[in-house]
Amino acid sequence: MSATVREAPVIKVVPEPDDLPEPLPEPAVEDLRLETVLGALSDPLRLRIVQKLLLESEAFDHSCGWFGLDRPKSSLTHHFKALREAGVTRQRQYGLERRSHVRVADLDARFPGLLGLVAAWTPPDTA
Amino acid sequence: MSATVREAPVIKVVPEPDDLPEPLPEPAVEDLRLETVLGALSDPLRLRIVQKLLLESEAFDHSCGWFGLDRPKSSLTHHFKALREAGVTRQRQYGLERRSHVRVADLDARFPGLLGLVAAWTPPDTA
DNA sequence: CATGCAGTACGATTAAACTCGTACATAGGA
DNA sequence: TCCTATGTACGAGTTTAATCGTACTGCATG
Repeated sequence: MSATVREAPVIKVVPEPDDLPEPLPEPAVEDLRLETVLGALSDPLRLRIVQKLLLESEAFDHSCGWFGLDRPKSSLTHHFKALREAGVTRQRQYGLERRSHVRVADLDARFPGLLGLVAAWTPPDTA
Repeated sequence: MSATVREAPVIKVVPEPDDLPEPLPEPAVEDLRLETVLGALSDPLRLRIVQKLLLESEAFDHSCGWFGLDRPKSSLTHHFKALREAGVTRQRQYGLERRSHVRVADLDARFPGLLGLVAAWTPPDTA
């Protein structure tokens, strides 16, 4: 049954070195709004993106193509931007690529437990 | 500052007697979807409704007027219906009134920690 | 039985979001 | 230098949601 509650997964907190490109514009920690974050996470595709980042990401950020999402490029730009502007992810420009990671520390500080729910999410059949 | 994280509030679980009217149509526990619930909670007015139910409700359900929301009646109907259809609240018909309460046990079982975030939410200045 | 009250149902308007095609910008390699 | 790969910007079409006026239902009370 799909209603089973998974065990709490381990979410890695990736420390940030100092010599990284500046992040793209994003809300400050103290400006994060629960309703905005929930709105950003209320889309299955974006939930998928965040969950994959939480569960499968390495020590470095991940570019848009890493996710293997079968959508036009402009659609992906739209959703990654929505996540960043809501404060869920941070994006940095590495040459041509724009790489993302989840703002785990910030979100845990403001909305403890939220990322656990995302990590435990079961995607719908049609995704 | 508004970024302060509140202490975890106590959320009462209201037991349900047996002799109540049938609930209005709602999704079963196992059909609750995180993305749908988050979507329902991504609206400030609805977040306000749920939070007030969590923090201030008595042992009985509460009718629409109890919330003191300054909106047209038809708007309130819309939002209460949205919450119910997402599975956040349960509504029962008591004669003329339709009373609501949060499905605390169901939501805690499927999305542990979520209601704590709602209870700790700080409403925006303009509300 | 008429009035008031709680709330729904319906429909129109407006605003926002999703989706995606196309054109464009840039870095790196042959 | 030209080509390719990554990804953005812009704009249009479509869909979804919010807002709210109006009309309506049903109970309760005088």
